[in-house]
Amino acid sequence: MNIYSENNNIIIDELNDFDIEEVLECGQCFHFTKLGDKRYEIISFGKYLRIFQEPDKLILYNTTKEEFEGLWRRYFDLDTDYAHIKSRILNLDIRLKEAVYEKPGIRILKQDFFETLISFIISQNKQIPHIKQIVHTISERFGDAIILEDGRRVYAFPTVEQLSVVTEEKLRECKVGFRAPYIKCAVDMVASGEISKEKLLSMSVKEAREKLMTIKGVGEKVANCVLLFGLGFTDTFPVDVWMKRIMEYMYFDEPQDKKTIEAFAMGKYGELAGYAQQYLFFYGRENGLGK
DNA sequence: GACCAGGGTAACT
DNA sequence: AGTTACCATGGT
Repeated sequence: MNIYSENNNIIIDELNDFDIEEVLECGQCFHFTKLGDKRYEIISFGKYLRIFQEPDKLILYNTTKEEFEGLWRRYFDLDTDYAHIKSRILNLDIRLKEAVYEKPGIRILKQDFFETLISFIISQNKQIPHIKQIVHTISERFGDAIILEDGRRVYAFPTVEQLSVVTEEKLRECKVGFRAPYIKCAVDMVASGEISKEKLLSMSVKEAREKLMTIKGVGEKVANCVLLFGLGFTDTFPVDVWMKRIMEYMYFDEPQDKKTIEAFAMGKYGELAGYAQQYLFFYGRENGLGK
């Protein structure tokens, strides 16, 4: 990895194991828009980023060295050695070879905790395009505007304070349906300090999961997604219907409980479970495994 | 433990 | 165009 500034852009070349399309389209992130082939805009932590990946380099437009170092470097998980992770996963189970090789550029993004929590509460019972639509609507209505150089406005995901004054009624108008009271509960618990990123990070993964599940509307799966994408606990294995199908197809000849699958995966992949899950999810989903 | 509601779009016929 | 599938969670 070689990083330098050119005009107002940050350029990264000799970057391995990174594909912007795979990173964004693998189901972990909802607040981005595709502009073209390998061309995206992302809004995270109150900042806007336009990004383009050419065959030999990644371009982050209008980004200072400070912003890159202070935000995007960590967000894209650029300092984690994915070649090493992949080789360790394949040592645990060579049958993941196809999944890992088909999507070799996946990264687990380090996203904002609060946005991740609310986004994955919204995600239940919904498909990715709809989740994205709702996250955009909520941002537009309740979040800060970011004014771009061409005058266009985009919107940051609202802060805890901004969402804490939004009624269930107003949330329902964003099409969240029966999840409105769940979102309210999560916002209130974060606003009061009952739930916080700092507290959760000081706990074991098991304690943090249990704590998250005290929020109404947060069950095992949503909690695991928040742990993995919003808190950086990579030793967790979210199981939704897709993962259930994929795992049953790969490892079992008959249907299994999600609980059983999760326990099996944790035993097999251990601290690498979160990474393994992401390779499997994207691969299995695109290939319609087990359908 | 099994079953169903709830919401609105995506993805199928 | 109409129908079915999607989806996790909580409540029964």
